[in-house]
Amino acid sequence: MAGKEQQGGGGPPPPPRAPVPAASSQPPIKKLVRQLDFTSAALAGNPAMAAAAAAVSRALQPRAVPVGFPQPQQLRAHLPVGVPQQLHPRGLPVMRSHHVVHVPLPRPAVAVAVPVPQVRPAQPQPVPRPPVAVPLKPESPKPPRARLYEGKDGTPTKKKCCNCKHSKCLKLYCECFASGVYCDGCNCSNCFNNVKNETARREAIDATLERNPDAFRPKIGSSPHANRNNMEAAGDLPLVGKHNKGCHCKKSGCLKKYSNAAVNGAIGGAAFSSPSTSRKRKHIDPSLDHSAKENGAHRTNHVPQKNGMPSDGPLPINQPVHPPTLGPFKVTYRPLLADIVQPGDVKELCKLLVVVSGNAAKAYAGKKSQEDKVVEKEDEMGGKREGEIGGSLASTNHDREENNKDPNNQKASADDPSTGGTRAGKASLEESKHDCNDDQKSNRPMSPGTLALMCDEQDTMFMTSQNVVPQQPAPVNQNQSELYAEQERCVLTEFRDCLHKLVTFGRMKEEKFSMAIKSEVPAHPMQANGVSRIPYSKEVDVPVVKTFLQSSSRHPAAGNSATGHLDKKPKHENT
DNA sequence: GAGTTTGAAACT
DNA sequence: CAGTTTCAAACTC
Repeated sequence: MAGKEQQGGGGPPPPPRAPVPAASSQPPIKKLVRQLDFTSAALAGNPAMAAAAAAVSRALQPRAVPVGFPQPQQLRAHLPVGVPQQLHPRGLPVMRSHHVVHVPLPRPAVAVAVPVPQVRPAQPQPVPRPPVAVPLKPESPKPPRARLYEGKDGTPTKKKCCNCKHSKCLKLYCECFASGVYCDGCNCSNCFNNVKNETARREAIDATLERNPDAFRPKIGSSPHANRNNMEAAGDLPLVGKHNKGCHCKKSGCLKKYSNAAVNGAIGGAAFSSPSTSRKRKHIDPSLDHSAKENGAHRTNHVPQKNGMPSDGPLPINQPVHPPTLGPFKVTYRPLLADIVQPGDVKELCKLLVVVSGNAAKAYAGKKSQEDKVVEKEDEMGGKREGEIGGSLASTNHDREENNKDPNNQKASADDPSTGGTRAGKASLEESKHDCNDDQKSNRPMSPGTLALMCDEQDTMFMTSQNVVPQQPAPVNQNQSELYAEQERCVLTEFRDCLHKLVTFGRMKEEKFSMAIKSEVPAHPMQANGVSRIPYSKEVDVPVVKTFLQSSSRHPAAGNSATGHLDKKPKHENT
């Protein structure tokens, strides 16, 4: 096997940080190494989809880094001395030394990384950082593995460790080798995948490439070019999680991690994480943890960037490799609504619904009150009776009156169609909470519908509350039933409206991306799926939930979120 | 932690 | 190209 490759631990160990002269001096390697290729074939196959996915994912990304991506040459220039530089234009795997300090890449979590440098000619600087602010993204999208190595000399927090015993870490069996990283701190034995054995390693790389030019390409997902052939045939957009080569799982049903398929594709969350992760779960697991943020799109590249410029590391190097065919696009699929609905939004929605419910109750109470007055005039007896048994309503009315005293509430009510404008300011969050508390305090019985919805709620609070409710006279129950029905109606209506808006946003995004891709696809380096990356946040950002809630809600209270992410993307929703 | 299973890589 | 072997991760116990 690697027998010849073994140069006995001997090869002249190139100085750790010194560039590997051999690389440059050696005849260019003929084979392409794609492993580092972050691009994805994206646009080639299903542009619309790619665009949409990319666009959506972008929303999650604070910013795209691609601007001014260093040209391969430039990039090489910045390679750390210690990192063997694969000079071959075609893209020898750039070894990412664990020793190298990992520079967090601003890369979007899921996204589409479009490393193409040319994109912004205006920014020739080798280490251009998008002027626009590239949020310092602490975490690199890369798979955990890479991240773990951050410490240069420091204690590597955690790292991936291969356990190779017989391959000398010079075969693709070795996770480190396959991913273009030096073994560092691994549990391997007789390891040649290190700076000291650079010569042997290079030979191994050459041999590997000779066997399979795509050997270093990610097997799954991230590399669009991975299988050019396959892609062509499939005409598919290699989304994250897509196996470039196609796995050959027989017994695992592709549900195990032996082939990554399960991890990258089948598993939802993981699917969005790093596509390029190798099949090993070590790479993957971490990504899962950060899937949301780090799109992990790619495995970590330890290529240090001077200037701290985030780079995709090896990526640029690969660019030259696939220039014509595809721009290096990495497409990671994300649901269109992925970035629209945030966890906090659910909370906001709940608040909103609570407010709506409270408003409905108040409105109902007010209405009832008026009716009662009319009745009183017509029937004094009826009025007496009401006074005797209408305790709960009385309190409700009382609340209403107090609320009416509040100008803010009045204003709010006017704006609230759902309540018929009867009640004014229901909208504040505090108020909503208040209403909620009142309900609980009053032991308000739950309507049948509510009970049905809570059928699985075992919360003692709810149950207790309900059980405590004393039986009330028929008339009151009837009123309450009506009240609850009204509340439910309002709540459901509001919820429906919210969903409609959400759907609308999703469609808008889809359309937008589709259009963008059509017009921009020409693969502008800075564009992912037709979406301009840098400006993206402003131009393409989709209204976030907040927006969605706010716009959908007629209840100000809901809109005011403490979460802050309401304000996230208030701006334009262009189209 | 040891042993087994699995599928990719390497080899014939 | 197909079949076999080797390998190391993934998995099970």
